[in-house]
Amino acid sequence: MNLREDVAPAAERDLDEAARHASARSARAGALTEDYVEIIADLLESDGEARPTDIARRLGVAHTTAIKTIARLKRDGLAHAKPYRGVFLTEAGQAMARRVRARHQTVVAFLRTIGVRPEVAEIDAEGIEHYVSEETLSAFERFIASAPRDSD
Amino acid sequence: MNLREDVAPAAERDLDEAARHASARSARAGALTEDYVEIIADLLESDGEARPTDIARRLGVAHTTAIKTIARLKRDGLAHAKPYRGVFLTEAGQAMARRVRARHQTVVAFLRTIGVRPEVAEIDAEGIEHYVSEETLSAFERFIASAPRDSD
DNA sequence: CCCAACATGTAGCTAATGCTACATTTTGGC
DNA sequence: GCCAAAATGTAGCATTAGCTACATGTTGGG
Ligand SMILES: [Mn+2]
Ligand SMILES: [Mn+2]
Ligand SMILES: [Mn+2]
Ligand SMILES: [Mn+2]
Repeated sequence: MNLREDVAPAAERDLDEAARHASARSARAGALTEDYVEIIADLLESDGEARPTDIARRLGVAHTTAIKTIARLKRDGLAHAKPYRGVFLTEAGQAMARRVRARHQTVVAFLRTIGVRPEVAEIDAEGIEHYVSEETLSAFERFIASAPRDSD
Repeated sequence: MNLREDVAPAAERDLDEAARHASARSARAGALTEDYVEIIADLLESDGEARPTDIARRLGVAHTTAIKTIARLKRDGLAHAKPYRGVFLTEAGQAMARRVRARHQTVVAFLRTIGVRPEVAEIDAEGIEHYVSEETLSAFERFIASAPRDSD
């Protein structure tokens, strides 16, 4: 019988952990894109247009930073824009926006449900949202549905 | 009376949202540092040493990437190392490791408590952990404590 | 209708985080 | 004790994401 108490051999454990970190790296890379798409959708809905300056102000970055990122969104088929004309979302961009906005709402609602104050829930959700899998999101939704409502 | 239904003026809402995104950006910048420190602490505990190659394998990156990041940890007073001798944590590094490891455990335990499968909980926690405020972490701990235990 | 304010865009810098290619150092098996 | 494999390190490249400085385009108030 084996003297070592390991359930999985060390090499396999390393591979698993590497895969987890790779997954987190990938999510981190997509986080900014998701925030831009979400903000553009919000602006288009509330103002009818999404100007680079407004996007930059919402994010708290210089307008040049926003312009450069918007160029990447265009390159990746998520947005389009004519010079001096504001930014619009492609079909793919709109699909991402719907998904990202719903997830954002769910994460905020969930944090509030477990007793986090609204302002703090908004802050934490802005980061957490990008790392929540479908399975975890479902667990959040299940929990919200089963919890007693505030309004009662 | 005001025809507009806004509770907060638009400018103020923009400032709030910008602050939330700034907070998330700041957390994102620290995430990699936290993972390195956590992994180094794990290796020191299990193997008695933390070699750059082992750190790189755990993260799933090239060893040169790890070496460059370790240089940053040293620059920032979190680690020290002699050439060809492996990496060690300073007092500050050890303090960060304790905090980060405890938080990681809490996030995983919390996700499992709400019904996320263990493997998925580990994956999601690897990202989520870096964006959880003290207040949210407390809410997680409260919930874990109040939930029925598996082992019963 | 013009011009000043504002929005937009370009150029170029820095830092972080990844990579590959290559060089050097250490170390363990024979 | 040698030497080949493994570990470590250096150099240099790319991309992302931030910045400032400056240039150009648009537009509305007087
Ligand atoms: Mn976000
Ligand atoms: Mn969001
Ligand atoms: Mn992590
Ligand atoms: Mn972790």
